Amino acid sequence: MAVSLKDIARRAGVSQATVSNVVNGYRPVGEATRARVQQAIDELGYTPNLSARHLRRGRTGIIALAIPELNNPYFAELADAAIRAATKRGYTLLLDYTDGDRDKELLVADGFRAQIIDGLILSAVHLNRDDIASRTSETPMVLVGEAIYHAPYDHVVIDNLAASREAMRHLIALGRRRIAFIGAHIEANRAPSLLRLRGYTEALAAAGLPFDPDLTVTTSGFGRGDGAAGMRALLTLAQPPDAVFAFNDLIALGAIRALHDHGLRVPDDVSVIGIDDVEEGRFSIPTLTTISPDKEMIGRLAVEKLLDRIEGRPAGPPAEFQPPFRLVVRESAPAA
Amino acid sequence: MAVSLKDIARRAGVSQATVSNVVNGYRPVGEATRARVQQAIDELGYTPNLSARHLRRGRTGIIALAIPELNNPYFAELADAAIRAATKRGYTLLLDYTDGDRDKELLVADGFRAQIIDGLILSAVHLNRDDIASRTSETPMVLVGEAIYHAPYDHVVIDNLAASREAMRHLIALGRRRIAFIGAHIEANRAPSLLRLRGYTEALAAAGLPFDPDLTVTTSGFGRGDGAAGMRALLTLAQPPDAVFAFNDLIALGAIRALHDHGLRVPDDVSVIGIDDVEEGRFSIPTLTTISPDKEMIGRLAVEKLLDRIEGRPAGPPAEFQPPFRLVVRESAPAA
DNA sequence: CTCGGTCTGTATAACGTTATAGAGCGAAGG
DNA sequence: CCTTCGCTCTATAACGTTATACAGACCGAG
Repeated sequence: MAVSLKDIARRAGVSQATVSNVVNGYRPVGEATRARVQQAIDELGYTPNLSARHLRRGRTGIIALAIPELNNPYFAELADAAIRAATKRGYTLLLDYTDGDRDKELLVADGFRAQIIDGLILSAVHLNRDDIASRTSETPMVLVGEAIYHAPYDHVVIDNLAASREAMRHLIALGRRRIAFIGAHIEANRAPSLLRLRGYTEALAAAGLPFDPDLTVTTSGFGRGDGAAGMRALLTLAQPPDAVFAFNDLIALGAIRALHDHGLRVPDDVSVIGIDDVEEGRFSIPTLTTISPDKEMIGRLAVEKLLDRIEGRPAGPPAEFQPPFRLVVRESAPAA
Repeated sequence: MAVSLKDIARRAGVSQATVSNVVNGYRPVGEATRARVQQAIDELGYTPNLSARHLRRGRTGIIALAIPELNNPYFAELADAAIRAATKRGYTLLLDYTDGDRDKELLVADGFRAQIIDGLILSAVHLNRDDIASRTSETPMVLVGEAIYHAPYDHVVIDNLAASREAMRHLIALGRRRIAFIGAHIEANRAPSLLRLRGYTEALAAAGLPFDPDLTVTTSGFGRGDGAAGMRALLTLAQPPDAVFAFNDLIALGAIRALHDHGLRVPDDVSVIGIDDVEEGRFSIPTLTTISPDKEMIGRLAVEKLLDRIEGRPAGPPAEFQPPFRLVVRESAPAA
C-alpha cells in the first residue's frame, strides 16, 4: 500500500512524470523506458492512490444511484443492473437512500456528497419539475422513473402510458368490468403515478367502461402493506371490484394477500396485475401477472448517459429514453 | 464548490491552519477568531474537499459491505441497517457484490478497492478459514454470516446451532416426524450451512427421530428457484416429508410454491419453516414461519466493530458476536 | 524582573498524483 | 553549418487538506 509513484520512478531511474505517463498513457513514452517502468511496477506491486489522483484530476470515479429504498426488490434489481454497468465502465457506484422522503431527495439532488461523486442517477418519488429546475449543484444528473418529466436532464423511463393501457387491455379482455387502481398518489406538485393512472382511465374510456372514483385508491407508500390496506378499503365497497391494476408488484402482492384473507380467490373472483416483474411474483401463490420493464436496460442506459455527460462526450440536449416493456401473463390474471 | 480552505482563511484574515482547527476541533481556537472563521464559512458555503482530506489523512471515510447479491431481500435488509449505522458514524458505505462467486470473494477480501476503502465487512459464501488466513491485505475486516468461523477477525453471526434447534423443536412439537432440510451445501472446504445442518440432525436425535439422508437436499444457490427444485426432488421420494426446514426464507418460499404445484397444502399436509424473516414472508400465502435474526443489530454491530479497528480504538482480540434471534410463528407452521 | 509554562496563532512541509513548461538531442531542411 | 522540428524525457508547480515546528503574548511563580 505504501508503494507510490516516486518509488517506481526511483527504481526505474526515471521521473515521476514518466511513470504517470506509462500508467495513464496520456503522452507517449519510449519503448525501452516503458518496459523498465512496467517492470518496476510489477515488481513493487504499485497501484495508484485514488485520493491523490482524484484530488489532482477533480474527479473521483464514483457515481451515485439514489433510490427510495432497497427493500423494494424492484430497486434492488435496478441497482444491480446499474452497478454492473458502472463497474464495466471503470466506475464505482454508490447507493444512496432517500427513504421516499422529500427532504432527503432534495438534499441528494442538491449536492449532498457532491464532493465525493462525479454524477448522480436519481430515482425520485416526491420531487417535481420545479424542485429540479431550482437545483444549484453542478454535478451531472440523470433521472430515472416516473416522478419528473420534462426536466432539463436525461431521463430514462418506460412508456408508462402505454404500459398501463396494455395492462388494462389485458384485464378488460378477460371480461372484467369493475377494475380498481391501487397506488394513486394525487398530491399537489407530485405526480409519480399520474401517467399510470391516466393509462387506467383512458383504457376504461376506450373500452366504454364507466370510471368509478371509488375504485381508485391512494396509498401512502409503495409496499405490500400499502397494497393490502388499499385492497381492504376496496372490499368495504357495496360493489367491490372484479379486478385490480396495481401501481407496482408489491402493492399487487399485498392486495392478493388481503383478498385471500377476505376469502376471495385470485384469479377466480378477482384478477390482479402489477408492474415491475420482481422475482417474487414468479413464485408467489398465485404467480403474478405483470408488466415487465427491461430493468437491465434502464440501469445500463442511465449509467451510460450519465458517463457521457461526466466525460464530456457530445450528448446533445437532454432527452427521454424509453426502454421496452412487455406483458407477462401468469396465474393472477391468466390468458382468457 | 470551488470555495476552499484558503478562501476562508483570506476572508477571515487568519491562517489556513486556524480554519482547519475550527473545522476539525483538533486544537483549541480562541472564541473571537472561531466566530469570525465560522461566519466566513457560512457566508461562502464552504465544505471540505474530501479527496484532499483523505489524501492527507490516509483514510477515505468509505467502508465496503460485500454481499453475495442484492436480490436476496435478507441482504438488502442487512445492507439497509449497515448503511444507516455507517451514515450515523460519519462514514459512507459502499456496496459490493460477489455474486456468490468464489473468485470474486477472494478478490474482495484481498484488497480489491483497498485504495478507496478504509475497511470491509464481508459476507462470504464460499471462503473458508484458510482463504481468510492467507489474506495479504492490511485493510481491517469484519466477517458477517455463516461461512467462516474461528478466523482472526471479528465475526458477527447469530447462534446458528441454537436457531436451528429451535426451528426444529417447533416442527417436532407440531407432531411432524419426517422433516426435510433443504439448502445443505456439503463441499470440500465449504461450510456455510454446516451449523444449521448440525442443528437439524441434533434436534432429530434429541427427539428420538431417525436421520434419513434422503431428506437432506443440497442446493446450488440460496434462491426461490433452488428451494422449489429441492422440494420437487423430495416429492419424488416414496415417503415424502411432512415438514420442511429450509436454510433460509427464499428457499422456504420456493418450497411452498413447489408443494402448491404438487397439490399439497401448507401447513395441512406439510409444515414449512425458514430463517431470515424477510418481509415477503409476512404477506406470502401462507405467511411464513421463520427464525428472525436481529438484522438491524447485525448490521450495526458489524459497522461498529469495523470502525473500532479502523479508528484504532482498543478492541481486544478478534471475537465473535451473537445478535439475538427469535422464532416467529405464522401460517406455514402455526402453533400446535 | 526573569524564567518556565500555557494559550493562540502562523508558516510551511508534507500526502501522491497530474499538467505544464521546458531541456536535450538527433534528424531533416535550408 | 545553423535553424527548426519532433521526440522523449525531466523538473516542478499545483490540487486542498492536515500535522509539525515555531513565534509571540500573557501569566504566575520564584
